[in-house]
Amino acid sequence: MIELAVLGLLTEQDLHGYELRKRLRARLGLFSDLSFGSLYPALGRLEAAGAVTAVEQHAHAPAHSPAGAMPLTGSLSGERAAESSRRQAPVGGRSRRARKVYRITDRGRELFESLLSGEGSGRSGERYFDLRLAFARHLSREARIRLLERRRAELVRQLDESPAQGTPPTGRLDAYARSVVEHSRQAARHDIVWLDGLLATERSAGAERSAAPNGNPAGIAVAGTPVLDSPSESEESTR
Amino acid sequence: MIELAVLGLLTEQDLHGYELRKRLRARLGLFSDLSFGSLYPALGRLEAAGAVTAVEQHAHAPAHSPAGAMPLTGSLSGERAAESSRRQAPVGGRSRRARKVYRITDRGRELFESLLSGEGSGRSGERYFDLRLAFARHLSREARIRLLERRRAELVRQLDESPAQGTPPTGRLDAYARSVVEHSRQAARHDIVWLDGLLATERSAGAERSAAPNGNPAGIAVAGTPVLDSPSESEESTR
DNA sequence: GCCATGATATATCGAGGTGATATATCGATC
DNA sequence: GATCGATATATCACCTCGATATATCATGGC
Repeated sequence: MIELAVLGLLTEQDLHGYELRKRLRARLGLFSDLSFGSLYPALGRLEAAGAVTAVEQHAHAPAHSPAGAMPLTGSLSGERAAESSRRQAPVGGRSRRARKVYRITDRGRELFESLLSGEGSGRSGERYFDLRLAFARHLSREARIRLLERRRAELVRQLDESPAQGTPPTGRLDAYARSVVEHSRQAARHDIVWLDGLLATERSAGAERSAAPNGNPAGIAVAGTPVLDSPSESEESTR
Repeated sequence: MIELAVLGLLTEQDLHGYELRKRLRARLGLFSDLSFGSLYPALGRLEAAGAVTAVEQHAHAPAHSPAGAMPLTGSLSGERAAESSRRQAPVGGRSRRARKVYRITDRGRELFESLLSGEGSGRSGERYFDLRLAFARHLSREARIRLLERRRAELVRQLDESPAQGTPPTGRLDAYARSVVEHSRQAARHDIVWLDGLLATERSAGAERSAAPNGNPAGIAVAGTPVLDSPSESEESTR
């Protein structure tokens, strides 16, 4: 599913591998190690599939589109370095380690759409959900709501299947194991509250002005002010 | 690191593959898919390394130790099934699909200890931490405290590296991506509070009675009553 | 009776992710 | 002027996952 992340970033701007990694890190928060050992092979697969095309980016490439559209290094110092290297470019050689800049194709955009919605055959799980949500602005509001509700249902299901403290299998665990289980349940409850906030925002935005084009719907809950849900036991929790 | 989980469970009781999976599920909460595709190869590796030995468990094995010590199926119906199949056992054949029951060896116990403490060369990350904590009763209090503090330091480091909302890279993200980042930061803060609770319990237990043998130290915080930390910005957060 | 379903149980395979490592270029720092 | 750290691409061995195949038995519907 690294493909989804790569395509999502390339939808917005041409980028090279190293930069893709940094952007993804910024976009996904603490998650997202994204080792090069998976990134470069993924780029290779996408290129082979015709979803992206590589544009060797080395010296003597002066006539580029106005600032902002060109592939940046992201860090200013890094970009300055590339700039200076571009000055004294030898003919065929690369003055700096050549950066392979990738651009998404139409086929890539199709693939992105289908991976993003995750409907049908897509994988689920927290990683995949976070990734999809991070690019959710490329989805229709209806698809976003379905995405959020699918994740919510999954969390509720896991909570119901997981034994609350007291039931036979959990009762036999020692305090450390119980703490791990209970903490994971707590985290799931927090996630549900978070999702409910996002869902409420989506729905109120949809009720207000259903004719809003495709722009960023006004006020998505960002921090999600983690209101703890009621201390009632999780059984039949909002199912 | 499935090895750690397998060895930890086998430390407590002889078990077969299918049962290992179920126990681990109960012990680790929502995490822990643990597919057979990784479990059985792991058992094979451990057997090859001499960390566990397999005892074919099929028919005509009547003289086993008193109830409770024998490897259970876990589900009563399953055990009853095995029982009934054991009655009419053909000579060399297996009346039921033979269960390979594994037992940990001395070498396995050594390996378990070194994997559990995770000191030196052990991997980190949330999965590994949860796994280690779930078996933390096999560690000394000092090792437990080091484990908790290593995890805490890792979370603090990630929070400090991750951009708070407002700083340049985050400011350019749309509301959905910001929400994902902020939610992951929130989760990390909750984890730190949880860890602080566990650390406080360890330390107070250590102060009260430092001569407690190896039994379960009195009252480990189980649910961790998720007190939100102050809304102050994360910069220099409790580091 | 008998057949479908589902739980128990082990095993293997392809696809793909991770962490480590190698290689190369350049600025900075001392 | 040498090392260090950031930039940048690439590959490797090992492992994990999800799917699938196989086999046994209980249960329950018809």
